[in-house]
Order: sequence, then structure tokens, then C-alpha cells
Amino acid sequence: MTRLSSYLLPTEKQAPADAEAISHKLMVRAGLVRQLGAGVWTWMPAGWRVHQRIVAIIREEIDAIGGQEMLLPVLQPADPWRRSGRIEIDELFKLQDRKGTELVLAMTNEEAVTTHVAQVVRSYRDLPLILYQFQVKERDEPRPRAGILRTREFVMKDSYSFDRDDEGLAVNYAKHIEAYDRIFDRSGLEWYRVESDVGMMGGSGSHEYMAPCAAGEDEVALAPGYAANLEVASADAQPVELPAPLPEPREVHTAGLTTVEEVAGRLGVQPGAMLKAYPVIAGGRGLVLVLVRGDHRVNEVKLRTALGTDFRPAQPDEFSRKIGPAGYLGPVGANAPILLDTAVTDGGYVTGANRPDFHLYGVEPGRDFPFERADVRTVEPGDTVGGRPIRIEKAIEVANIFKLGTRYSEAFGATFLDENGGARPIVMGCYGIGPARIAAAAVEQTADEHGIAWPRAIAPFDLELVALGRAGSEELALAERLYAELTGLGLDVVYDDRDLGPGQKFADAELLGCPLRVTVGRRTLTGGELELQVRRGRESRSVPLEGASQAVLELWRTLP
RNA sequence: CGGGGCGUAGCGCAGCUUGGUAGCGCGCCUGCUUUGGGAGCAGGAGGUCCCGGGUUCAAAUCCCGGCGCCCCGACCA
Repeated sequence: MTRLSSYLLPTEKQAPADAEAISHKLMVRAGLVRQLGAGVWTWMPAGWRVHQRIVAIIREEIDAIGGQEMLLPVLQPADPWRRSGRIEIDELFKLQDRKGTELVLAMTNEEAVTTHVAQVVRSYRDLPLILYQFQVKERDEPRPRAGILRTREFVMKDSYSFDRDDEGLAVNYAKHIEAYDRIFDRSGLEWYRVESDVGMMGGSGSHEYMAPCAAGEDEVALAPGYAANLEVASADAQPVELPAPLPEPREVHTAGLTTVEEVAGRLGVQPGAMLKAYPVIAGGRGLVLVLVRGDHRVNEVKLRTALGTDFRPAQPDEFSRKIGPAGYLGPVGANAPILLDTAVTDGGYVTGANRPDFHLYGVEPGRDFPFERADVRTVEPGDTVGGRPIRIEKAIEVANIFKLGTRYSEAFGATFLDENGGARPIVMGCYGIGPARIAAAAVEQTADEHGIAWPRAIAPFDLELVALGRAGSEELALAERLYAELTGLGLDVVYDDRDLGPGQKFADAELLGCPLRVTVGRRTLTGGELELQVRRGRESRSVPLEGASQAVLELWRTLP
């Protein structure tokens, strides 16, 4: 029973002044969420209904693949986090109790869940397992932003799989992919599953689920049959026209010209016919000179993977003696290993000459300098995968899944005895989904100038019944009757029985965005027809008053 | 962490330059009118002007320090 006359739905005509993202503005205006502090948000009753509907979908699907729901604590002793090494993470909230004991607020739960599994799983007969929870996560984000999109506290569904071996992990990973695909299909989002970087989680593979929208913080590269986070995307570069080859490099005077555009313009070659030099200091390897085409950009995530270690840009005093002066760096004669991007095809390029005011023309990789090859550039729109051009879109990361391997099981001594009595580390996977981000992405993807247009599966209510007319009127009596009927048919109805003008009720209904609006007014009585508005597209329909409730239910079932 | 901006009624804002009664729109309360697209009239309530210190006869306003919040970038298991 939800009557707006007694329901806390604090809608606002104006968005908060500091809101930028559509989902931020609309979710606040529609009375779904309210801010308490930086990156700290309260879910109001109608907003929490959305959240809980998303949670219910996730729960059904994770249960369906054999997940067992449990609850791990947010407040945790610091010791396990020291053991895993993650105590060092800046985003981890750390605190002390009154005795001075070190505690942390969990940002994820590999430490806790692995600790328990290490205690209770002994035999291969206890495996495989999928354990999961919905629990608040705490992260000291450097910059919370965009309403509920990036917050310091948020509910996450995190599941963990435990297997005897990589084959088992592959099975559980595939099960989660199935479940997640269904979750996002059911939630009504436009989404992609993309390859992603394993990041600080380590492990051997990961995917992200991305919901494209303007407020997204990530970028995805998409082509038919291909989807990857821009951080890891690979594609075939667009070809570039190279100048005619020379028997050997020729020095050219380029005084004061240090950028690719300036030099290419002066020499009359395409920017892609130049090689951009990017000196880095790689952990354990020292100075490395990375070369990409002049029209390409170095991708730091891919470079880190290629180097197999962390790195940082080298400072002039670290490379000027071994290579050359900033602005005129090149591979010829460089006293450092050279990493050449795979998009650099054979031919003659323009590079820095490693002395001030000069470049080299006609430099050929291999002939003029030795190199290692690696794919270290960021793909560009128009690059191709399998001959088909890619496009790049902004997207919200709504879920992330990882093959963890044995990193945590080894750290926490989570082993099992196999058939031969040998102790082996449990092979783990972890799988996260943020319900709040699903809600925000749905708003971003469906909103129009009137408000939100929720997908049916996650709307706060199935439909909004708007009653026009004054207290004691015949139309109000009819509305009451319909409210009871529709509710009786199993629909979740929000009933606007407030003493307000029609304009305000319609505006609020469209702002809140339930998939269907049913209007009861004087016209309903005189015309004998009930007016319906499908929120998506604001299309009006009408059904005969006779048998109207059943007709409403049937229409509702067809909505997106 | 670098750059930019903002804190005055529930929301959106003006006032600050040039110190002197704290204001506007929306919202809220009461009454009457109005009920198919944010309605009208009348009356009313609501403020530690972010906090602390300083200057001054007097501080929302000037000075110093702090806190909070937003945006861009870096970062983001």
C-alpha cells in the first residue's frame, strides 16, 4: 500500500546546484537519494525500492548458479590485510579501537572469506564452493563524484569461488558470466562484457560489465564481435603513408621544433610517419625507451603489462646522458633497451636525433636500431578489429569479475587435500556487482527531459495511479477501486492521492519514472475509458473502463 | 595530489566591491477559490549568513586561520 499522501517522496523542482551528471540530478530531484557528505549517500524509501529490486534479481541469479549467501563483517582486524599486503592501499579506511588495536573497514572481502575457508575446507570433497554476500563496502576514494556513481560507501554483491584447480575455476567463472549476463539483461540495461585489466587484484583474467552512458568514467572500444576496456584494447592501426626509404638516416635541422605536429609539418610527413619516444624507468629494469607512432599515444596499462612491472616516466637527468635531450629523443644510438609498438610497420620514420635542434629522416627499425616489440599504444577510433572499425564509448563499470588464482589462498594457507592426500592451494575467483551503479546507469540510459523512465524490472513501482478530482468526488472513488484491483492483481502500485493539481501530479509521475501511468479523472467517468501513459516515449493509450485492471496488467507485461 | 569554484531559510539564488533593519523565487502552514499539465487571492512561519579568531561603536560584508562541498585532471581493489 503506497499512497503518496503519506509516503516520503521528497521531489524537487530544481536539481542541486552542484550536480552535473543526469543520474545525480534526477535521482535527487525524484526523491530517491540524498547526500549526507562527500561520497556518502542515503537511500530514501523509493530509491531503496529500486536498489532492493536490483538486489533481488542478483540474488536469484547467483542462487541459481549455486551461490550460498552469507554476511561478512565490515569492521575487520588489520592483521589479515597485513598478510595479504593490502594494508598499504590508500583507499583502505584504517582505524583503532579504544585499546589501540588496529582495524580496517573492508573494501572487499578476500581476506575475511579466505580466512574462514582456510579454517573449514579440508578436502577436495568440500569443493567447489560459491559464497556471496550483499554488504556495504568502504573506500576512501580520492574523489567521489557524480552522485551515487562513485561513493565512499556502497553496497556491493561480492561472490567468491573456491576450486581445486584452474579447470574448476574456469567452470565457476563461466557460471558467473552466465549469471551476470542474465542479471544485466533482466535489469533492462544496455551493457557490454569487456576484457579488462586485472589491476591490483592480480590473477589471470578478468572482465568488466560496462553500461554505456555519458556520465561513465571508463571508455570501451567496440567493434562487431569485439569489446574491451580502452585500457587493454588492441586493434589494427590505420595505415600511414611513409616517405620513400633512404639508404641510411639523414640528419635534418629542426631548430626549436619539439612536438610531433611541428616537426611533421616542417618536414612534410604525416604525424604517423614519426616515432614518438617515451623514456620510462621500469622497476628492476631501469631506463627503457618506448616508441610509438607519432599519431598514437602510449597506453600506461598496456605498457605496464608489457614491461611486467610498474614504471614511471623518466626525468631529463635520468635519460639525457644515456639517450639525448628532451624534445629530440630517438632510438638511434640510444644507450637503453627499446620497446617498439606493434603498430610501427617496416619503413623509414622520422625520429629525434638525440642532439638539440636535429631529427633523423629515414630511420628504419632493425636496420638502424635494435628493439623488442610490444603492443603498448591506446587504440584510436577507426582502428580495425578483423577488418571492422572500432568506436569508443564512455561507460559505467557496473560489475567486474576476476580469476584470482591462488594469491589469497596461499597467503592465508587455504589448502585442501586431494585424492592422493597431497595439500594443494584452493583456486579462487571473485565477482562483484554494484547495484547502485546499475540504478544510476539505468537512469542515465533512459532519462528524457521530463525525468526517469525506469526499465520495468527495476522501477520503484510497477505503475503510478494518478487520481484527479477533489475529496469525495466520484472519480476519487473510482481511483480507490482501481487501486485495490490493480494491487490485487499483484502489481506494485504507487497511488497519487495527494490534494494537488493535475500538473504537479503528472510532473512528479514523469520525474519518478514508473513504466506506466494510469490517470483517473472526470474524463474517465464521462468517456468510459481509462487513460494510460507509457513512460518510455510518453505514449498515451486508453482501455475501456470495463475490465480495465486486467488490460492494464496485460499492457504492463509488454513494457520494456 | 595539482588546478578551478562555492558555502546566506527545505531547494535555487541576490546582498559582500563601498561595514549599519537579512532579502527574492519556489516550497511549507492557515483560510477561501481552483482540479486533465507545476493555479489564484489573502494571511503566516521559518536564518548559529559554514566555524573560530581579529579589526571596528558596528561584520553576511574587511583581515587571519580552519572546516565542508562541487567540478576538471591525476588516482580509482
